[in-house]
Amino acid sequence: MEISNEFGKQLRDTIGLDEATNSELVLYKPNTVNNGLSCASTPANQFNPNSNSSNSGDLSSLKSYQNKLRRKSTFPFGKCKVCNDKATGVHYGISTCEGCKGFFKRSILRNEYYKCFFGNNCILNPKNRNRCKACRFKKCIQAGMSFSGIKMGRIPKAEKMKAIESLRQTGHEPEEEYEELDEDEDENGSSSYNKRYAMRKELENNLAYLTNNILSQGGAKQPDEPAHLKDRSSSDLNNSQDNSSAANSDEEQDDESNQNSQESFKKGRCRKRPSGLGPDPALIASNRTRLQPYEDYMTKFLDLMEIPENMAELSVESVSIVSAHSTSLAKNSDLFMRNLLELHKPLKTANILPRTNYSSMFTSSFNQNDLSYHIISSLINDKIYQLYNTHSEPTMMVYEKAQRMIAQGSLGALGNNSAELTLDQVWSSLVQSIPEFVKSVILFFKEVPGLNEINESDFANILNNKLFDFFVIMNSILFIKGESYLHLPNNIHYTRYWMQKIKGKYTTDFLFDFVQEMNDLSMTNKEKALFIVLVFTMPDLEVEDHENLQDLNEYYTRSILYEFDLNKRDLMFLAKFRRILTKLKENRILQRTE
Amino acid sequence: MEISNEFGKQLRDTIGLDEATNSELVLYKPNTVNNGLSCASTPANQFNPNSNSSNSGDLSSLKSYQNKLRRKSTFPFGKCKVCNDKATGVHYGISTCEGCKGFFKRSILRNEYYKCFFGNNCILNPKNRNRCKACRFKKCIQAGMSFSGIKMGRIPKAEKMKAIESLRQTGHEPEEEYEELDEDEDENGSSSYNKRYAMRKELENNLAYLTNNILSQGGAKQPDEPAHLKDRSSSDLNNSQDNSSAANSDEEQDDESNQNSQESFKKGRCRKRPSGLGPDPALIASNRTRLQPYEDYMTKFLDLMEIPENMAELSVESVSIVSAHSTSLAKNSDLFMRNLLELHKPLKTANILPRTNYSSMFTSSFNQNDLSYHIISSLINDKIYQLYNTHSEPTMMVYEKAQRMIAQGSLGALGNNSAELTLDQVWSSLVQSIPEFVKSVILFFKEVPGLNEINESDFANILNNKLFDFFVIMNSILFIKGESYLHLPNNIHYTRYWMQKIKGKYTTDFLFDFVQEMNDLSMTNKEKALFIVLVFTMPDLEVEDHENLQDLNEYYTRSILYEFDLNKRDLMFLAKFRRILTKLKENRILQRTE
DNA sequence: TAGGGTCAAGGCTACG
DNA sequence: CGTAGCCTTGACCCTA
Ligand SMILES: [Zn+2]
Ligand SMILES: [Zn+2]
Ligand SMILES: [Zn+2]
Ligand SMILES: [Zn+2]
Repeated sequence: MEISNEFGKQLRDTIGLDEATNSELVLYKPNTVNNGLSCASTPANQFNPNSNSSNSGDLSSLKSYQNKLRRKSTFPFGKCKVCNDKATGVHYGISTCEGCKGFFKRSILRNEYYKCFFGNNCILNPKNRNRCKACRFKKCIQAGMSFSGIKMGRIPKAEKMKAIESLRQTGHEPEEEYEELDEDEDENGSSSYNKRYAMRKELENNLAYLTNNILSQGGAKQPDEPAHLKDRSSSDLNNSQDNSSAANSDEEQDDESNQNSQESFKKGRCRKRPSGLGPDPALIASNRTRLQPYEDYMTKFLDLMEIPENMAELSVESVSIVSAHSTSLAKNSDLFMRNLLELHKPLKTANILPRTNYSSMFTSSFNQNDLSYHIISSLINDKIYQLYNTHSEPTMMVYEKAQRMIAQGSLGALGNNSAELTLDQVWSSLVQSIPEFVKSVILFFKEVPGLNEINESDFANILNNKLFDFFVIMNSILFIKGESYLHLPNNIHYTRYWMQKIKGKYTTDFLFDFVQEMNDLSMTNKEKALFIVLVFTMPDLEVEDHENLQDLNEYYTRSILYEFDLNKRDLMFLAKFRRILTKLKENRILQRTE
Repeated sequence: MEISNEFGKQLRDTIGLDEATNSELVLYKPNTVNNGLSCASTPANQFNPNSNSSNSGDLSSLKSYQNKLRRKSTFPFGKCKVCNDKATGVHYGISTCEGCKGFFKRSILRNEYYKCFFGNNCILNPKNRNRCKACRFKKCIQAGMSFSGIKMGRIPKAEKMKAIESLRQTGHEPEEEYEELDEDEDENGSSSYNKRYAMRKELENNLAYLTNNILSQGGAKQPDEPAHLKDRSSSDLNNSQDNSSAANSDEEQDDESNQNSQESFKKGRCRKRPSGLGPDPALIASNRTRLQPYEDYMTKFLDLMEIPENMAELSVESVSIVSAHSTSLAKNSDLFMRNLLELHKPLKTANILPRTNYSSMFTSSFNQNDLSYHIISSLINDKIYQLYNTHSEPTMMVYEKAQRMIAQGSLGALGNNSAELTLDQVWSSLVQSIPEFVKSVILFFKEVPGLNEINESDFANILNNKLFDFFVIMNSILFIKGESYLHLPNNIHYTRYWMQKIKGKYTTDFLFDFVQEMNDLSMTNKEKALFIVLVFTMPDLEVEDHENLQDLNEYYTRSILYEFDLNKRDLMFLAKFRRILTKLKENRILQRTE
């Protein structure tokens, strides 16, 4: 229908305007009064004074409602001519507030006479207007209030026009404008497959280097990056075939070859680590043998994840680490909790523990131990959440920006972006962005309870293998409706377009699918934080101390299940979550680093 | 002139009645005659009502006004529900006399705290009502007086109407003869106005009723709602005799209930503050002590909220409950934590506790005790969060719907809504929606650690006073860009438009401003959950056992600060949060129920 | 939407 | 000083 259309349009305008001028300005800003005045005081044909004049008059009632909405606390009549309060309309000839309206009426009706005790020049404002009736009444008269002249309507009109004029001059609020992602111009037409491949390889190398480097410094600022990592100009790119030449660069997508090269790459990188541990040569030679425990665990893990009903049975046998020494502390926990509640008397009769379902099922011993697991889960979850908040700040800022972009419909930036930017610029920014992220991730995991116990080489391996996973999970909110709102340094919007250019269509599509699936879960930040940690602790073939990792994995599985309990996640959610985990595990593509 | 016509009309009505009545007005009247001239000096040429028709009109207007006043003052409001004196109107929720009105106001405004020295069961009547302030104040509360606007008592206007209605039909006046009933009958002519007014009042009444009802059943489904609560048609409004009969027998009913509740008062409530002073004669004389603790606590609380730097100094003295017996458990906690970490070996070397800033500062003893506070905060926060998730499910569903509406731009529904719906429909749905919400809120708070310890009457009072606050906080996400996306039963969109119709513009605007301010904080759901609990535990003058409440308030202040710590909230956030809290506390408007 | 009306809140001011 | 009756105020509502 026309009405709803019009209405929607109008309202959208309204909302947009509201957004800009809200809350701060409403109280006494004249600039918003401007449209209100013309809206309220004029016949229907004069509605919509701001922009398009395409309005039919029959919408006046709707509009007046909108007008009210838009005005909110701002009043369309400006201020009271007597006391400067907000006016509610034209009363007895002039714009006044309700108070002055009533005051004048009463004064007239009762023929009141007032006397000023302060010198007949009191300044009136909404707070003190009742202090001196004499001056208030005087002001009423002087301002032109008239009791018998009301029917004429001349003064109101004149006043209105005057008010409109005076208000029209006071300027508009300037719309906040944020600069578009423009930057440099031009393009290089020769974005070939070779170049992309070289980019990727280089990226991977840099990543490994970075990880080790940062790790070896305990997370401090990395001092010396390789030269090729710092600056990546186009000319440099063309010349840096040294790496890509190895990859021969013959044909389209690279799954197999990349697979191999990646593995060899990882292997080599690992060994280059300065930590210089003495790994079992046999294990290195045939690390296939280590596969079995992982697979077993993964199977059980996923079984656990799949159907909670099974948990009760499965968990008893599958999770076993703590069951041995648990009983002794079970009592201890109980005693402690009693003491705790005794101390915190106001809470004492309440059951302060959240109800747990999944996490209880996951826990091997169901009874007293639950208590200590509760406490542990609650605390480490808080800890990890806090850590995550710290480290996801940049993402959140970009997210806000993204939302603003979407709200303003400035998706065109996307097109502009791809038109104006060059591949090299994007690439360069991408490379620039990595050290910061790697450092942040390392700092994050180093503070996660238990993870700092992992030996250096395992830590670095895990980081290398899953860095991109972490990145994706952390930045999943920046993937909105099939578009990426990732931002790189130099204010470059790393759109899907560029991602495809750099990572290839297959990977990009997979990535977007994955993120979509993840976003469908609407995980909270806390869940995401725990998700990342869980991913970190998932079995990894290249990890030496897999027992430790498995222990941790149990803890963090319980932790995230505890959080799922808090969030009342249903079985469907759990099933989807499991699918995502599986996808992460099985798909090498995602485990390629960026 | 029209004016003189009017005056003439009035004159006919009121002739001959004035001499006796206007003894007071003589003070003003002589001046009245003179000032016509001073007024004439004003530019308003029309302003000379007294020049020609002069005195007669003057007198008549005076008289009519007087007459109105007199009529109004003698309007049958029945007796004061507190002292049985003649009531002059509805004050703070119930029919009271001027004295009790003023007394209650002074008591609340000045935080008076009274003590009865006669056994807490003084019988109040107009003669002795000043004998015991404690019992008078107690009676005020019991009768349902509420400064914050919640009315537990009768609906004055509805009551009035019903009384008149019944009187007209039966010709029977139960207790007292009211003069000039016919005129009041005439006043009833404006039906729609009265209806809306009655709606609001009834809403308030129903709320109180519901709260008490549900509470008395321990949160179970309330079986018998009053009929008028279930369905609210316009015809019903006029015919609801069931209630009026009950209202007619107010007196007895009240006496009974008062007896009962007085019993409960005696039992658990009355003023057994451990200050335990003997009956100081001076105290008996003045019969009161300051209710200083509240103010002190609030002041400190807000101070603590304001500048965290001050926390260190302030907190030591302001928070004191646990410091006594804390040391013993501090060691215990420490030991427990060691054991805990010993058991959970994989985590043992890590600091599993989140970093806390605000909450630590708030805690009185900074060292070992932090541990147990950590644990407590972490656990109860989880608990409350889970509870909140359970009870905010309907809101979340509506939120999703709202987002869909916004995404589809189907705001037109709003217009359609207002076009097709009638006030009665909205009203009816609104009323329907309330029991569910009240029940949900009660169930929520009953599970919040510590709150179930609060005695029933305090619990009911708090709930009544703050129900709307809870509603607003829980549904804050449904206020989007100046529009409300609240949904009532029967799929009715409770838009701002309807809210204005039902709650009035002022309240609605204030509400939207408030929610805007709150939404600007982007609180997480967990923070909102804790916010609600914090609001529940904020000092309330109408609560008897304020010590317990204060203890809980400290816990939940610490809890929410702990959460702020996790979320890395900055000082600006804290300042804004403090402002919101202050606003909630100070603004009666928000504390009116819906 | 202006004018008129309503009435609870709160201010004022003698009284005790 | 607290009390309480009287009075003004103004946010809200109605109707035309
Ligand atoms: Zn004014
Ligand atoms: Zn003056
Ligand atoms: Zn009384
Ligand atoms: Zn008493």
